[in-house]
Amino acid sequence: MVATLDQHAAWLAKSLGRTDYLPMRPDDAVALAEAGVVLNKYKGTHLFREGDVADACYIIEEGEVELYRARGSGRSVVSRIGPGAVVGDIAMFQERTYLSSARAVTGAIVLRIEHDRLVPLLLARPVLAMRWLVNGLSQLESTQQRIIRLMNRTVLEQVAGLLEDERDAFGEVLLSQATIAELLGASRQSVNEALSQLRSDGAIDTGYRRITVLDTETLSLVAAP
Amino acid sequence: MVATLDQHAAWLAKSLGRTDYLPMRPDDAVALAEAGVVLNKYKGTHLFREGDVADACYIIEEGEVELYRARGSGRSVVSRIGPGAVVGDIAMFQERTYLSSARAVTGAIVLRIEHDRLVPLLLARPVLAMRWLVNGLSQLESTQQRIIRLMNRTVLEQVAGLLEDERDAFGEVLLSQATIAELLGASRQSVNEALSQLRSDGAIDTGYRRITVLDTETLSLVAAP
DNA sequence: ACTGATTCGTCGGGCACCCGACATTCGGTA
DNA sequence: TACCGAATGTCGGGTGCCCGACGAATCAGT
Repeated sequence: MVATLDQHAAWLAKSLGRTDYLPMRPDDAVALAEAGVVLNKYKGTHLFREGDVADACYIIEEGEVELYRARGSGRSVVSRIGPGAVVGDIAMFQERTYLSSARAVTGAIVLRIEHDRLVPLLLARPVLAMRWLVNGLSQLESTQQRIIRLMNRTVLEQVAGLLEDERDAFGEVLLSQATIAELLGASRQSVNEALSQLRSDGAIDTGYRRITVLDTETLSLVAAP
Repeated sequence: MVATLDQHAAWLAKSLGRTDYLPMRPDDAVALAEAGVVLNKYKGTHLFREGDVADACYIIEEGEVELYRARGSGRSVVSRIGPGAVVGDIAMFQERTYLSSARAVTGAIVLRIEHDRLVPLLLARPVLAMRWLVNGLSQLESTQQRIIRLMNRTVLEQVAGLLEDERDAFGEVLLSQATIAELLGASRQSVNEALSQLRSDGAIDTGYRRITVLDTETLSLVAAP
């Protein structure tokens, strides 16, 4: 499926930092879409790597992207983002190098925009700048949420909280236990134990790379003691 | 000391999301300073509380402000911010309620700007919007840094990392051990033990509400294993 | 249906950390 | 100087979690 420029523009208008008091005019959206290049990133490929010169940023249109930093032998997952999120803009605006790597964990469609095209555009079109701002602040908010989820909490509580946030419309979370462990900074075994606990409480059902939320009530009770 | 409007404006031009390619014109700075009200918050008083309707945001000019969320009987410190940082803007732009409380931990001078004054201003002056954006993203970056510091690390490593970041020009960190423990989400006793360890390694010297960094080398070695 | 790779489930040992308690030291204040 | 609240230093008990290991279950490709 090949999307036209207009389709990308429409998607941007609807998704990027959407707020009721900041309507994006069609020409704003088109200008933004024109400033970037649509890339199709295959599973496992990198958008950029830690230490690269940050000359561009990326808007995720489809798929999941993982932001992580190398640490000794392993790595720490900073965040996992989906459609509508922007990555790499921090380092880009500050004209430094990326301080974490971004990797597509599924196949992904992204819009790559270079610094020298974006900055004049945002300066010329205030609505775009504001939308970008609101979008960035949303990410800040979810990152702060994550800190709260990490601090002073047992793995059981963290897992319950994560399931609340990540469940889709059908109550399913399609992540492996190892991935969940990485997101929480816990060990796979501990996550497994927590899931067993929740399963025996009747709050969830587990399967291969799949967790189904059955009882939201119980789950949120465990998550926020 | 009473600062004039111009002084506040000059301070804003110099501090808020400073980047070389986004020079703030004097009239931009003055317009921003005029849009807000300078408040003198005494130690321990609140800028806003969790759940309040977010009709304004605050720029810190002087002092330290703590962002925290109530949790059961205690509280989790989301972040601790100083001059140049903006608080409350996330909730304000999204027209929701604040999701954490902000409290001045020292005496503080802040600039309060209301939503209805700020939004038109940012739309009219793109440079301000961009500066605001860069500033917000800086906070996002430091929050992500904090996640990395929290995950997969022993208290000793976390303490060493925090001392690296928080030390002033003289190598001193003026925080009580209880405060450090709160920032890291650890217990006071564990922080104390970690400090004792670093002291016997000759990396630091400790005193009453004061830690002096002696050996940066050793410290960073402990912080990043 | 066979096979290799991935994921899940579970066990025991070890330890870093939390918690409660208490003595000691420091700093501001009368 | 004497006092009192706050901060520091230290101790043991209990435990949540990490780590290594291994078998069973599941999925994808031939």
